[in-house]
Parts: sequence; structure tokens; C-alpha cells
Amino acid sequence: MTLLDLPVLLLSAARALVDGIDAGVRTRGFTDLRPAHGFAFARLSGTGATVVQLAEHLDVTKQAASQMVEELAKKGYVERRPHPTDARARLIVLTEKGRACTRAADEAAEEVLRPWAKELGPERLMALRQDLSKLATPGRLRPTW
Amino acid sequence: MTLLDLPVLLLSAARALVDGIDAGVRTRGFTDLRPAHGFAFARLSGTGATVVQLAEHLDVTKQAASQMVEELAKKGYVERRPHPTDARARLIVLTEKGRACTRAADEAAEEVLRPWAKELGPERLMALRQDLSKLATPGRLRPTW
DNA sequence: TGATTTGGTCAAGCAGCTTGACTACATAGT
DNA sequence: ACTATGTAGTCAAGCTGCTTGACCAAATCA
Repeated sequence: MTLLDLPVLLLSAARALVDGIDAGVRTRGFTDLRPAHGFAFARLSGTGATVVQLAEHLDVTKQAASQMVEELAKKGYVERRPHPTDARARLIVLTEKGRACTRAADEAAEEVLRPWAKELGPERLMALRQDLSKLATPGRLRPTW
Repeated sequence: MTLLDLPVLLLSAARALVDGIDAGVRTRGFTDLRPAHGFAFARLSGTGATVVQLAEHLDVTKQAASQMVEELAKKGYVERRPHPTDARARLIVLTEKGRACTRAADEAAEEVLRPWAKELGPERLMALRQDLSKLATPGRLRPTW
């Protein structure tokens, strides 16, 4: 059996999805963001996070995370608030612009997945999702290889 | 239905697979290579390729591909031969060390996939492979996001 | 209290990529 | 055959996103 091409298939599918979402986000007007920023937004949405927590989520150093936050703040996607319980820390939260961007990303994701559901059928797509959830190790998302 | 986490699952699975193969290759003694080199090896195995062909496969500039070839040649994984029909070009081929490394990568890939087959069962793993082959767009592999 | 740890930033450096310029050879047009 | 244009490859310089190292202020532990 030829399973050795599975790595390539998995990578190609992942890349197609990320590229598609990125393209959809750009056509919706957010042209100054990379996919990596989307991974950050995912962690920040909700209650927000500190720089260190964001760094852990992205699997980069806290310095790198701090730089990204600085960039996103300058572009108006996030803002730094004083942390409610720790005077050293700062709570990074999405601005309204940041939340609008995440909504755009959600729309783009659905748009990319629609032809996938058509191609495979909804039930196999759900089976795919379920199988992947068993295989995916909860860890860093950023590949950088 | 909650399909919006499919991107994350796909990425996590892809990353787990690539990281696992990379780790397996390292434990087999090839500690001076990155996963990106493996994508290059895949194109070079067989008849070899020119720098430009390799650049297209990796979706980088020919300058970047040339630098990688220089590095791999210095480390003994590839060698540059005169091209049989084009005096400008040079045919990049794997050395015996390079072929040994690709064999190690194949072993490592099987090793990583074994627990996957156990987790899902062989038939669902094959179904996964088949579904992915419908979704994966043949294009560049390197993500760099 | 004093000692150590933790959150965040500043600064410098590095790796892998890019663009730009150039040479040598190939190919097409006349 | 001759010229013009295109292509394979390399050299050089620059950029970007990350790293390591140093540091301060606040928290936590003894």
C-alpha cells in the first residue's frame, strides 16, 4: 500500500486551505496581514491573552510575540490593556477592527470549505474532520520549516 | 455544524507528520537537514533536476534554490554534473549519502504512520488518503507563513 | 525582609529568503 | 551566418521574522 504520499497530501491540503483563507481575508480588505496573524487572533479572541501566553500558542519566543503585538497594535487590530490582576503583565485584546477581521476570516474559511463539502459530500467531510481530530497533536501550529 | 476548526486540525496533523519524520531522520544520523531539504530530495530522486526545476518545485527563486544546492553539495548529499544536452545547465543528482537519507526518511514516515493506522484502522486511513487526494491542489508544498 | 522567579521590552545578530545585475550558452528571426 | 532575444546559473546586497542576551519592574517564595 502506498501511504508514503500522505505527508504530501496533508501538506497540500493544509496549504490550499490556509492560502484560500488568506486570499479571502485580503479580498475583504485586510491586506496587511499574514496567516500567522490569524493564528494569533484565534488565541486573542475571547478574553484576550498576555504576550507570554501568545508566545506559547504560536511557539515563538516572547520577544517575537511582543514584536507581533507591537505591529498589530500599530495597525489597529489589537490594543494593550493593563492586566486586571498582574501589574507587570498587559492584556492583549482585539479591537473592533480585529474582530471584524476574524469575522472576515470565518467567512473566507466557509467559502473555501464549501467546494470541499461539494466534492466529498458532507458526511465524508465530517468523517475527515473526526479522523483528523484523533491524529492532530495539540501543539504549535506554525510550521516554519 | 462546526467545520471551522478544520484548518487547525489539518495544520496540526501536517505539522505532527512533518515533525515526526524530521525527528526520525535526525535519530538516524542526519542531523544537519531541515524538512525543506526533504522536499528538495523528493524532486531530485530519480533522474535529478536542474536548479531552475528545483526552484519551481520548492516555489522559491532560482537564487534560493542555488544556495540550497550549494549547501547540500557542501554537506555531501548532492552533486552537480554537467547537463547532457544543455551546456549552461547543471544536473543536480543525489549522492549515495543523499539516497541513504531518503531511505531513512521513508522509514521514518512509515514509523510515524504506524500508530495512525492503529488509531484509525487501515481502511479509514486509506479513505483519508483518498479524500485528501481530491482536495490537495498540486502546487507548492512549502508553506512559509 | 531578601532571594528568586516571571512578564515585558530593548538591542544586536542570524538564517533564509528576496531583488538586481551580470556572464555564458541557447534559440529564433531574418 | 548574424543579430536579437530568451534562459541557466551565480554573485552581491538587502530585508524580514525570528533568535539569543541583557535588563527592569512586579510578583512570589523563603
